[in-house]
Amino acid sequence: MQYWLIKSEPFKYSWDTFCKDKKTCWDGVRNYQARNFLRDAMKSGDRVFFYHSNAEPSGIAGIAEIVRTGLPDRSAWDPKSPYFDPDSRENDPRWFGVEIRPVKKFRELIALEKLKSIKSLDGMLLLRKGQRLSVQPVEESHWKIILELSAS
DNA sequence: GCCAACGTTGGC
DNA sequence: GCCAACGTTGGC
Repeated sequence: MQYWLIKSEPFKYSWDTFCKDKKTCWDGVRNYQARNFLRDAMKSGDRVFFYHSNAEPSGIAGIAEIVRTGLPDRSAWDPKSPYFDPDSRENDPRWFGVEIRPVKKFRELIALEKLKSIKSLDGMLLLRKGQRLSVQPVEESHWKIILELSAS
């Protein structure tokens, strides 16, 4: 089992909306490194931190689970979608998504500022300067530390 | 709203 | 294949 973190701007798609939806297809990602994670590396059953970016405050809102993987990103084929990509073909999709469902809401959001203050999280991808990937792996040790934080 | 840090594009 | 220009992300 692998651990991940995905970023969402809450005014576009928030954790609470996600919980109401019960599940969602995580798509609209237009970065090749992130695409490769979505297409190749994520497995059903993997756990995911749901992170609010560009928010007040930014931070991790809860935990999701990957239900289905390797789904072609249909928004790339929709000319009206902001994620439309004319180079993605129906018989050769360029972009992919995964289906996720909410597993656990944190009692309170774990703010980015809080994460930064934890010495043992030094080196976590999320906290690296200039790091912008919207889909990223999380080391198991970091995952466990953050889980403990969420329970305290 | 600013801007640093990237990623992508396109001329050459 | 280089790299300048441009666009985007996302913290602040």
